[in-house]
Amino acid sequence: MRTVRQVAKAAGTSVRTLHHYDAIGLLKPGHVGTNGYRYYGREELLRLQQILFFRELGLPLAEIAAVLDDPAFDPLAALHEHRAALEGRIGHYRTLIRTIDRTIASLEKDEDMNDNDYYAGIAPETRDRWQREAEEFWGEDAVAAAQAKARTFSKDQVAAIQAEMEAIRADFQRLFREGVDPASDAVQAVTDRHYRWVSHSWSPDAAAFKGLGRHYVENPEFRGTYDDAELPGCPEFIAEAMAVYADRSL
Amino acid sequence: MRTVRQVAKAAGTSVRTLHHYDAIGLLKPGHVGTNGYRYYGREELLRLQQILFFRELGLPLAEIAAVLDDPAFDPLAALHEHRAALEGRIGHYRTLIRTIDRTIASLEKDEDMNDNDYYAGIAPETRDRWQREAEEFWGEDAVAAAQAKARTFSKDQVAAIQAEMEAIRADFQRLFREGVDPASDAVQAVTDRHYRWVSHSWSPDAAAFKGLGRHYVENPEFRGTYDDAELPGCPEFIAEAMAVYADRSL
DNA sequence: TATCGGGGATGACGCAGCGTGAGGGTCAAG
DNA sequence: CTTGACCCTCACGCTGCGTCATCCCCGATA
Repeated sequence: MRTVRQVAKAAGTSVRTLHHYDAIGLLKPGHVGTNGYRYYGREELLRLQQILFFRELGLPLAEIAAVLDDPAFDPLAALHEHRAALEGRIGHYRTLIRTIDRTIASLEKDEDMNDNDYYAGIAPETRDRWQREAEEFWGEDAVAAAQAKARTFSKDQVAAIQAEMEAIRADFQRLFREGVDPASDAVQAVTDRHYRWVSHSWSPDAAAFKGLGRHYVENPEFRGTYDDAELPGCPEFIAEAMAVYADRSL
Repeated sequence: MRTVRQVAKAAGTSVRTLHHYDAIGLLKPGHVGTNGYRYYGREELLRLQQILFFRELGLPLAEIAAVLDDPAFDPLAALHEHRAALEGRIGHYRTLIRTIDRTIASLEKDEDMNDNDYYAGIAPETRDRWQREAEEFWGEDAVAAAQAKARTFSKDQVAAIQAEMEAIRADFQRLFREGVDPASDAVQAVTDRHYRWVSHSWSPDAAAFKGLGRHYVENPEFRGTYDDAELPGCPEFIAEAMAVYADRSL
């Protein structure tokens, strides 16, 4: 017989949540003292675990109640249904993302086509430092050539290129989160897309591509782009994938 | 100078929404008559369009107000940020889906391991028809062998296999939506995963793999799985990718 | 001009899932 | 008995409107 606070702490939730679940009838205490205190037993704790689990999956509380209370309810079917709903939401967000990309493209169309377009949303001083570092790293001529080539792209093309880079980054991060081997086919496929992306303005050989990977690891700006504060080690992951790619294909 | 209803109809929203936007100061009418009537002009209509656009992207109204009212606000940065947030939610849903898949697997562990596990969530009669069709298509022996092989998998393995198929399907659909060439490396990489998935119970040669692709196109059940009502042509896309793969690699 | 139908306006509750006080009993220890 | 540490019950807040309920207003017709 545990009190609200003990149960809340044990289950990693809040007292208020227990009050709420009691109020909506989702989880009632096993006993209520004459003083009105709520006391929970083993059985209630188990039920709470299940509730919290389903909640983590994103099921609304009403459905959780249905799943747990209706003995005829098929939890498998509920999970499959919920899974489908999640897939649907993912699709929806994908659509939104594509619309956003197009919007970004059209917004940029309103501005003059200059070097800044290629670094939209990036502070000028940061951009300049990147450029200086890039020049030190690969030599002035290569960078100048890249910029000259970039200037020949239309605004739509630039938008598409930026969108592609965003997609590549998202894929890298996803695969990294999933713990996939950098040498695996899936990661190497993304790395291939990345190589072709780089090729928009540059055709690195194996050594240069590996160098770019190291640059992602060593340069704080690039780290920030990929690392995202939540994915420590992601730049190293990408660099490793690039190294493997360079050895195999370049 | 249009009234609420006219504006609402023109913009495809509701009168209540206009009231709400007025109440929170997001969109105020250009003029308010002495009788309290709200009248909107061209300028307000334009602003409403922008509001509705950003809203469709999923931005909270408070942020929309910030974007539209703060002249120093960078809409590009806001869009990029929102895009990242959407990516994050997609990742979150992906995690949920994987957890659901594992849960489904463990739920099934409580049941007897029989053929049904391999077709969890699919109506028995549908499953039986699939089996008959499969037997006609590839011959009874091949199907029986596949089922015998399937029965040797542990429940966890079955769950993993199902999860992998879901992932493959999602990737195919995504690439199809993105309009990628079926012969491209990205699509072929997924097709390779698909081939290895099929190999769990079967090792088709080039002709058989192409036949499987055609089956996806011609069989209504399989169409439903991939087509999703929103992606007409997706089965053909997959079949084409499989044909290319078969010619190149099998 | 009285009337009627189609708007228009202003509250205000509802929904999901609690967070966050406010205001006030209760319990165990010193 | 006092003191903290807990417990309880309201009840508002947040998001973005949908949905009444109640009442006012305008143009057209009889």
